[in-house]
Amino acid sequence: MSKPLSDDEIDHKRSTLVACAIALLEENGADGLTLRKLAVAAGVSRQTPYLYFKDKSDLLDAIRIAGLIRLTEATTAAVNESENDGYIEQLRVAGEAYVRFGLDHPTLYRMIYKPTRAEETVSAELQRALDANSLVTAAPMKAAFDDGILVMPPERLNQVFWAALHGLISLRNEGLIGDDETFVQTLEDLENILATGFLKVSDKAQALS
Amino acid sequence: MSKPLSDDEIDHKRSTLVACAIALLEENGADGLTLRKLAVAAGVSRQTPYLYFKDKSDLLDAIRIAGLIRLTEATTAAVNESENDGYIEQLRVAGEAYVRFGLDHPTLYRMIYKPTRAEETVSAELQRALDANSLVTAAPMKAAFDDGILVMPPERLNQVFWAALHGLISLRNEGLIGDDETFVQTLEDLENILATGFLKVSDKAQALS
DNA sequence: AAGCGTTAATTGACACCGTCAATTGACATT
DNA sequence: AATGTCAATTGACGGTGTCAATTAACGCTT
Repeated sequence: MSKPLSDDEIDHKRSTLVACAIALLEENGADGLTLRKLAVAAGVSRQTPYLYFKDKSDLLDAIRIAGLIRLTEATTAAVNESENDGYIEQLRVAGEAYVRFGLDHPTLYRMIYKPTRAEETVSAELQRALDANSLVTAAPMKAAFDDGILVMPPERLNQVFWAALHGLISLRNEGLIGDDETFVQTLEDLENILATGFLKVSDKAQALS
Repeated sequence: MSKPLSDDEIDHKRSTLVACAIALLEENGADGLTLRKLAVAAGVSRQTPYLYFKDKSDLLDAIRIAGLIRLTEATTAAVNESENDGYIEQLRVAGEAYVRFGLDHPTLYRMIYKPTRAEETVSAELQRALDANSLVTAAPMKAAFDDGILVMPPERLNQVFWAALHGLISLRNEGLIGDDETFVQTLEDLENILATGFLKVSDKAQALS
């Protein structure tokens, strides 16, 4: 090997390494991901990852983005399957897909929302991935808002939605919500509160039925 | 030094080390806390922390508990200052004190909710600290419930409350809620949704006014 | 076809980390 | 004064992230 790699080749090697790193991550936990282990798992030599990532933080940033994309794909797929349902049902489906992803991939989910460096600015690429993810729920919310049944602008509701689900997933993944029953109950309560909290009063009774 | 240490002495040295570790943590970030640095910061020698903590995980567990206690103290103090206000106002005050603590001590807050080992069981002492913390908001909620203005049992509302605030703080601390305005707005929306979502319908109009 | 330059990829070296093992040192008892 | 006990220190080891030096493979020039 001698000539400069094309951008496509670089992208391919980067994504291979990232996929390999995520596999290690989900298998051995966050502490199990080490640059050296990644190298042997990817069949390359110790320093090779440094050709494609500035340092470990840079690799972790790439993992965050890749994880977010997977998360977005999962929720998008779930929403698409229930496309002809109403707004509320779509949001419920999206939320449950989001939660399911968080619980099915606890280490990756944690990594997505873990900063690499304190007070670091969100990179443009990460911001794009975040925006794409937020779009999944923003779309039905915007439609609902245009129909005049939302009590607040959809972006605001989306933030609330996001924060609440993220908190629930996080607490659950850290083992701080003891039993399954409590978790399911809390998720349900959260959904109901969000649903009844943002709908115009005249629609609340109907939504609750 | 030669004779066995009393339990008090052990407790004192442990809490000194923990306090020192928290200081390091808040100063240098989570990665800045190392057993060796802790030793020099505490003026002891390298291996001394091992006399009081089984390993680093054990130290981090102690930090989590100490952090939780501080958090509980902060919210308790805030609530006590507004003792003669109504339930809703007390909960709002508690929530805002909780959020403030999370934002003022991002590294410590993160550490509190970070598991030391995957799928680890919550220790009895940590569980006690968690219970004590949850009691701060559980008390006014229970009073409200006994007065018949809650739509769900207080424990359930408390879980929802906790998850929502935790999610908001986490996202904010990871820099994922860009500007101050959005954050404040989301916090406000969250409070309103929680307030209007759990109150009995007949009380909603009043609470919203 | 042979040599060269460029650049991918590997290997060497270093400081730092968590932690086990062996050592040192101070006090209470005899 | 000698001894045993236990707090505390120091030595040593494997593992990690990362910088620096080295090796190897390919396209271009002559």
